Amino acid sequence: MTEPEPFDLRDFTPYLLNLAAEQSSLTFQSYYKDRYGMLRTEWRVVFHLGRYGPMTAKEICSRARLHKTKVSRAVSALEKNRFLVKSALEQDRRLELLKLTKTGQSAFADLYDAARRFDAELVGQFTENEREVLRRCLTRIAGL
Amino acid sequence: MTEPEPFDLRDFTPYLLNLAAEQSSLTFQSYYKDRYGMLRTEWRVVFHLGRYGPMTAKEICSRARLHKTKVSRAVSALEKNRFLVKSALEQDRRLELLKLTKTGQSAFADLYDAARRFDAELVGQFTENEREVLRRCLTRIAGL
DNA sequence: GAAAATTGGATGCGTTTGTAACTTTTTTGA
DNA sequence: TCAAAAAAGTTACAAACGCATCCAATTTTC
Repeated sequence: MTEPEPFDLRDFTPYLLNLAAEQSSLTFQSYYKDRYGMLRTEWRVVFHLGRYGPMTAKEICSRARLHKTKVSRAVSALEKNRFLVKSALEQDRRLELLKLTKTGQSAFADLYDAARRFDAELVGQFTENEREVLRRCLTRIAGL
Repeated sequence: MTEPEPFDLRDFTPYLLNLAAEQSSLTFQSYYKDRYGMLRTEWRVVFHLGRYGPMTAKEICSRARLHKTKVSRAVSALEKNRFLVKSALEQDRRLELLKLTKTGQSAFADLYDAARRFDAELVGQFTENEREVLRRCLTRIAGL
């Protein structure tokens, strides 16, 4: 009969994950928020359009794992702020192809570099092996 | 001159952390939400009071890294639902000592066990070494 | 080929959250 | 010693979210 170990919130992986996620997101948030007035969902939408090219809102939903109402509102805000434009697709008029404008593209280029550098610095404190383990564990837990 | 590697959202650690945090929290959420009608902040408050004994809202704020308005609202809800009671401290009448009721204590005992089991299952798919690395990396990133 | 079901997307509503202001009590310091 | 600053906690307000609903276009089905 082994006594169960004492268990603190710090031992609870979902809690630790939340703290780490909040902390890292908070730090990077200043990039897209302060410079471009974007929210997190907007930055993710810009990322997808910039990284993978024009696509519909539906595609962003599935690729970015975002709910369609969040994407819809993010797209509206990005359109209002001239980061993207919608264009109709004649083969199915329910769909609208989303494309970054010049402004959107340069914001993407800037944020893309910033994200890469930020990530490099964030995981740079760990060894190559630690990075691999971290990545594998997170991917698994996230269900990717 | 090395070409930079292509960089996907899945390579961006804050994004991965968010997905993993959301996924794991979502699964555990059903325990405290469905059984006790609690929100996440309320569960955390209950955890602290159950695990470390009666304390003030201020102490919960600093120990749980929660903003005082969130704690204030969580405490109100928990009090309304009879999970805790407030009692005045005569040495400083700004403070109120928060204690779990019997109901609160049994909810804590139940959730505490559930959390322990949930965590064991979540990280049980990893090796001992992976668990250590994951814990170390998350703790570091979270700034603990 | 028209009614029914489905799909992409937008919107309304209630809930949750963050920020700032506010109340009350305690501490500080001129 | 008493006015100002600070601290614990609450509240007001606006922004953001999730959910359900709705609309318009398309596909399915009988």
